[in-house]
Amino acid sequence: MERGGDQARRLVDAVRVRDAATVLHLDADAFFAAVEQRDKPSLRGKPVLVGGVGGRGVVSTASYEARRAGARSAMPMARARRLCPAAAVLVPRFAAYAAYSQVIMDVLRELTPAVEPLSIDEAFADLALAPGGTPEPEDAAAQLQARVAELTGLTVSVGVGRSKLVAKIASDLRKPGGVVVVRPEDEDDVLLPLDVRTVPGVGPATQGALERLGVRTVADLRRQPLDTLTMTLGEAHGTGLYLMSRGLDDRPVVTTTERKSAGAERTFAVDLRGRDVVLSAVDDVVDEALQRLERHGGAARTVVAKVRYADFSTVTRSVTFPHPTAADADLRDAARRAVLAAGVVEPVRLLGVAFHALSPHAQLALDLDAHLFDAPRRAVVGEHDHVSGRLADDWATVPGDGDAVDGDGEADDATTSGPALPDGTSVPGVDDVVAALVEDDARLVGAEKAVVGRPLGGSQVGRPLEESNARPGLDVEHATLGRGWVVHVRGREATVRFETALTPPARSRVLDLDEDPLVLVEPVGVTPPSQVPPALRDDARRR
DNA sequence: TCTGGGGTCCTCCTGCCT
DNA sequence: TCTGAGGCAGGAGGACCC
Repeated sequence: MERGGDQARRLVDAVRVRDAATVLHLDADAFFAAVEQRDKPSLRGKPVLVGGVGGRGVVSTASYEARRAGARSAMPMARARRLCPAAAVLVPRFAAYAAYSQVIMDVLRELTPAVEPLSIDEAFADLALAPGGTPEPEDAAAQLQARVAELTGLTVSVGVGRSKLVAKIASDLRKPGGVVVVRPEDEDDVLLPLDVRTVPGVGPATQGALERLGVRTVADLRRQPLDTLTMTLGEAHGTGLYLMSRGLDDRPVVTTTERKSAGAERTFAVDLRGRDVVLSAVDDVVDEALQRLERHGGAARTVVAKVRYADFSTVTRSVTFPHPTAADADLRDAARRAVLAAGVVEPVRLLGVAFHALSPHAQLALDLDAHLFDAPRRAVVGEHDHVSGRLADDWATVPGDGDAVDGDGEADDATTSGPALPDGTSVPGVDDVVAALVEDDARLVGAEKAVVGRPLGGSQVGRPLEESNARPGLDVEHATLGRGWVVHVRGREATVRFETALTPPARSRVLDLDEDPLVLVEPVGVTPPSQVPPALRDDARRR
């Protein structure tokens, strides 16, 4: 017990928390739904649900109007629809959200260069690193909200504290459109009464474990000895919560992060049955995953397959190469073998493929590999890959590895065609490549979400609207009626509203697609409210 | 009520090596 | 030659976040 006390004291002493509220957290309010309401004037003030529209979809974001009816994020869409039958149900348009996100992040960077995007709709910023000296938190928050509203028409909530923990909690206290600044001397008053669930990192499982200890609030959490928390929740999580309950969080605002994995997964409307059906579906998922991998170095060493069965149980299996590979055929083959290793006898509800141990310089490694080992690259399923005398034997015993070794010419081509990099031109230093990727990653944290979810099963932009590629909410264009969005399509009959952020709300129109063809188009981008004709502005319409 | 999809991080377990 | 301990790495699963 004494040792535990010493350890706790050392832990607390080691944390260096800043002495002023200079960490800012910005969170866009009901972001996806708010963007939809901006771009679709007929939906302003109405309940909107954005998410998966299929039978197994869930809500990504509910507008505040829909929340009043009980709809919530992560709720099955079918249930949200029952709670809020009047809601417009739309598929996500990630390209549109990415454009808005970019504007918001740029506004933050006008304030300070130290901006850490957390996701498409939230970010931390370090006010202490603002170029003109540390601004007053209230002034900075007000400036941000005004500028974001001016450029996007959206509202954001802002929290400021002396740590990420406090800033994040604060931004959530007065949503939507709130500003909460928590000064160090007020921290306990704010933190201690809060439900423990508001602490980042406490989800349903942790909450359950804490409840068994009688912990419901942050104050309860603070009374728990370090030993109790680490024994209950594990070393890292227990220690983290011990410190968080005391407001001790010295994580810095970091502007660059390195991506660790890239992948794709898909839940099927109807469970897949049969090896051939599943493998065919794996190929589609791999295609998506490879597209994402290409933007993050193009090479990976480990391929992880995830299979979720009809009963929702989930199994993962992985394949690890001796060195990173960028050869699509090898990665695809590894994914197929990992899925088969997981088993496809039971009906399959979800398939996922993720690439780990990403590398920007696979070809260099492969070239080296070819010299070191007089053998093509092979993958090891469920085996460790220590480079040792037994490695070659293991390779030879992997069931079904023939395709990866001999089935295509690509592996050999890759090892013999020299150290080409994705741009095919030169071989920069590894550090340069990594730095470029990291910078790109930070800049495009929003834009990269554009392919997530893949609402149309691949890019359908530029293609004619049909029943098969129609999803509610997508942007379309008509030769004379202009831009609008899809309400629904049945057979050759499409219901569309021809409106944009720059037009008045439109009634829906029914068109015969044979007589009035429509083309799927990219979102128009961010329209600042100042560009909207005065008579159409929201404030004018409310009068 | 019936559970998405993109990730990250952590823990536990196992196998290999010294 | 056998055995156990400790370090290390990888695989699998779970929890969490948005």
